[in-house]
Amino acid sequence: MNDVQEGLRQRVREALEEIARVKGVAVECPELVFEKPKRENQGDLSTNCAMQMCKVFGESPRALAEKIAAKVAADPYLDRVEVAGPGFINFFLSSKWMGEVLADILDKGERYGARDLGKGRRVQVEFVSANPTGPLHVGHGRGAAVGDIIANILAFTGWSVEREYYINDAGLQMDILGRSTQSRYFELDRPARSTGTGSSAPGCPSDAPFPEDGYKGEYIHDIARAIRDQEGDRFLSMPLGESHPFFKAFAVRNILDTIRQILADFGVRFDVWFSEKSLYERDLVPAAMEALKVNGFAFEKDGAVWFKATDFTDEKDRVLIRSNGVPTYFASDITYHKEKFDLGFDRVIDVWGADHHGYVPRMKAGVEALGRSPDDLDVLLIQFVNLLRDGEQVAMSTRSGQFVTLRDVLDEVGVDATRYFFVMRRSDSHLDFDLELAKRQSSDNPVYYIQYAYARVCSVLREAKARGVAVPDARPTGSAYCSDEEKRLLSRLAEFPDEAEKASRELAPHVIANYALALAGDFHSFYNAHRILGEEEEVMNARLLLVQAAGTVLRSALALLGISAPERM
RNA sequence: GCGCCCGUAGCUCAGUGGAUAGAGUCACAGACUUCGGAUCUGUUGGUCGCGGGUUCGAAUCCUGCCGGGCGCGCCA
Repeated sequence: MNDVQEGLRQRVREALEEIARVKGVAVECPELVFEKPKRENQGDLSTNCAMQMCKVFGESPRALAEKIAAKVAADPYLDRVEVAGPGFINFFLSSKWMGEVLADILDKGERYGARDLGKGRRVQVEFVSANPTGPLHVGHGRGAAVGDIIANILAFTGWSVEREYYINDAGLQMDILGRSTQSRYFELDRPARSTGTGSSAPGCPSDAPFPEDGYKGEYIHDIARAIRDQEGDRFLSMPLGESHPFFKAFAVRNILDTIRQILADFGVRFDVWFSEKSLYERDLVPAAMEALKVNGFAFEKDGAVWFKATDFTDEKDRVLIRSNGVPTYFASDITYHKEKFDLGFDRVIDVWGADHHGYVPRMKAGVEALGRSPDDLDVLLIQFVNLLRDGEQVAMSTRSGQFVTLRDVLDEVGVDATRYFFVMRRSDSHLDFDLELAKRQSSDNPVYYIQYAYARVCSVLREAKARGVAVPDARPTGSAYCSDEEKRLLSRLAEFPDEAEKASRELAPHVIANYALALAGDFHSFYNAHRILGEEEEVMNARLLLVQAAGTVLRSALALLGISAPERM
């Protein structure tokens, strides 16, 4: 579509310039907008330029449109050109164009639709980054799906992509995690003690009280048991302060292993797991603070170090280093982002929960204060997931430790449906996730609808082979496709590169999800309306090529979504 | 109080300056003797939260209000 579009754009521009020359008016030609009209009787491509430019020319929109149309009509890629409505110019593409689209798909295969927007520039996508204090829940799952799929889309459109998980393993919460685990360890039943063998009887549960704001989930008990299985009861007689580092480290490692595993099962792989603690171990935080001071965006007051947020859009300045010497989270984050850019990334994308939206301007200000353009950082906000079962909301409460984990959802509905449901809506809108619907294997489940289309493609090609029919090598001629269903399907296939580009520019996975669904629908309609095998040879060959092309693009779209493309279901 | 996001068919949502606002779902009625019926075709459904403004043209941009969500710490 794009080459044809570019050609048309050029011809229309030339037409406008020529008209301007004849009339003797100076014209600054703006970027001409071409789009696919909503209705089929409005052609395959449309431009509104006559309406935009008519004032300059002193003509009515329709009159100008007619002049332009007359000048560009003679084109092998066009069947006809119409002026419609208030002054739209509608282009009806010819079969030559359809044949070339098909040839393009068959030539490029899985590379069809790939664009080079990134030109090889490096982008880092940081996502999930859940604190290692408990298992991932459904909200993290949505972030995982969105981040992973955005990374796929960026890679497909020419960016060099790295996926990163930021581990918040510094700070108070880690201490609380360690103490929670300690406490559970002391609470474990110990038969040896109940028989009265311990003379000094160390290690009563009351020796290690559960912290006020401790982590109450069942998984902490599991970790405590794992520690006893591995280390025995030796910590019971050790001062709490002495054993605490072990508990902390063990718990973090254990939880991170669990997180790594669930993400792997979800089809998400990270290139880098970046530790917040390492920022401190490498003394990067003071260096970053120094950089801010040098740039004039940090100062000392009341014994603390402040960020001059009021130089940006913030209403008050923000603390970086507390008066007690402990850095704030903001200081970590600025340092972390400095490190990202220092490592050579041209662009950084953070995927955050929408509850952090108030933090976005501050983070961007931080990036700017480091000397980068705030546009080098994109922050993508992910809205909450509303989990439903048969339309009824599933109760979730993090406070009580009663939340639905990503593992629960994966076990129940599977990877493919979960991924699709997480990205089927715009990321910044609330998502209703109906567990029963996601599990259903019928037409109202979009995942199966799409996969079924692909399985049908494979089935036809299998059957063709079984009958000794080969998919022809010859280039198809577009004129072989004259039915509405075939044209619609071809037109949809032609849209794929534009959709991929749009998804990449807008960081919007749902564009691909919706596209895949629409493509599957067009294929199903085509399939039901027309036979393929057993038709007269020329027709059969043309349709086989169309089926193969549809399969190729379906596979590409599913690959971007990280969803399997089953040959049989 | 200030700031951000959202409000579109009964329900879940696309559509962010264009033509008669679209899908899915629900309900009903239909469709291959042959390539997979997990499919297809059709019908029903709208003051685009409300008012004003900008524009040749507004669901889309501006503004006021109403309703919902979230955020505003020397917390993480």
